[in-house]
Amino acid sequence: MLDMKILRERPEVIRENLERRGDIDRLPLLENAVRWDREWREGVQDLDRLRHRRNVITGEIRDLKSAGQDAGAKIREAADLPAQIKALETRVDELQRSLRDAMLRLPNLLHESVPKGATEADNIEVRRWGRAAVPRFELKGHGELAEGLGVADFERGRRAAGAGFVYLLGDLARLDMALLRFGVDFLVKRGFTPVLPPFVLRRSAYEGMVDLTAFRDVMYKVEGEDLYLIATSEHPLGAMYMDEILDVDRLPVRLCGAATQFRKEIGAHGVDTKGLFRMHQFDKVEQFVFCRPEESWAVHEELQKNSEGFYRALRIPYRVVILCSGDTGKVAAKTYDLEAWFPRQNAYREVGSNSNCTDYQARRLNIRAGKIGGEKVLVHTLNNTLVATSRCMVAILENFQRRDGTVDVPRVLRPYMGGVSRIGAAARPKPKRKAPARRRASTRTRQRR
RNA sequence: GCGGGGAUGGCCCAGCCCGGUAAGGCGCUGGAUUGCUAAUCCAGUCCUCGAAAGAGGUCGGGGGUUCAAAUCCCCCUCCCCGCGCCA
Repeated sequence: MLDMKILRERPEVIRENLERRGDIDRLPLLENAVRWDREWREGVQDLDRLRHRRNVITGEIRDLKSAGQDAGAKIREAADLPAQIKALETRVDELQRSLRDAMLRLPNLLHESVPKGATEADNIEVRRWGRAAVPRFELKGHGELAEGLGVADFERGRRAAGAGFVYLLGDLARLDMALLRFGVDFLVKRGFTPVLPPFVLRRSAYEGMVDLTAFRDVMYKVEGEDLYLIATSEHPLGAMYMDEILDVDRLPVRLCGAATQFRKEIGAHGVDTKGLFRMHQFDKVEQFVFCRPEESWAVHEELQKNSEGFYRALRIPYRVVILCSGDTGKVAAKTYDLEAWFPRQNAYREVGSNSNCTDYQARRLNIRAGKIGGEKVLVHTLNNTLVATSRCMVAILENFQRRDGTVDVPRVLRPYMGGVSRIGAAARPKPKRKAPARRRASTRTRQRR
């Protein structure tokens, strides 16, 4: 939510921001908000005058009674005040609710460095890393490949839980866990505290993080309970310090959430839709930071470095784009996407998103920084995917696929997989005792050619 | 699931039976005093409206009774303890 002060003092800033985002549909919302705010303040003043009168008379009645005198006249004088107050209260409450609803729907102010643009196509690439190799042989689709290697079972996943769910088996199951564990260790080295959050949240906690409209569309609800499965660990991490005051000396708080995420809305476009790329359930390591306002832009770059460092460690080529004004999410002031190279799709595709939400989330969550009794200021919040395992595994299955249908495990992950260096090697017909060394070498040579 | 106890300002806690200005402590901030520190004393410490003076609100949430509700009545939520069930 935006600062009410901006609405009152500089509404043109909000209007320009909406125009920059190409969100002109919400301009009437802004006008209404300005009007409701003015009417609300007038109403509050009228209401306070009435309440003041009531309080004065009530005090007089109290004094008369305690002095043992007759208060009948005063009581009659006060008799019709409650109805008037009630009526005005109702009106003021309505105005306030309308105002808040409108405010919640106005997007965050974009940072000045966000390029103007309408759609995804206008996002600007800021850098690339690694060689986006074109395969020398026809890559198998990752789903087909994984099924063939016996490390994923989509059919049984569908049968048991529906489309969008899968059984990961053997080395792919281990790869998922290896990514999580490597990801967590990677961030712990950089000062993050690992957090295993609740995988469900109450509605009231959830409303601090997302809009009401999101519930129906993307979130799973536990039947008969006021609980929703988390769509990203950003949500429980953000809600963690709701209504709290964080010690300013202990900021920034760097949290590293490792959790399973559940999303109803997964769409169905692009190649290999039947696969791991879009799932109803996947695992993720998330960076989440609460910091002081003046340091959030530095932290934003820090989080970006972390994600890029992670993909470099895996040796997966990527590029970074800055989202244009029209493509930047409502709560973010600025967002970088990290797009990994997917050779089969012959494209860079989003695998992570890094947003500085400035004070927009914090205002709604009411998370402040300060000293108890001292001055308090809203914190800034930032979140950045370190790794969403499902998508990252697709990138691994595509980038490190060999001609023989096995897949190299990135070196840094091998210690987390009991030394397994290649997925599928064990599933293939056992080579003769003397053969393995030569066989591997020849495979490699062929691939290089 | 059953029984019991709770929710009051940043924290602790009184007030509730019996309606009439939410007391006190801790912490923190500022000031006074002071070789330093400590102690002591004074003021402040939540939200809203207001340029200010000031006013209003706030006792888990929502209704109700009343001139007046932390207090009485009704409904709901959450937390804690015990029992039950349980990895």
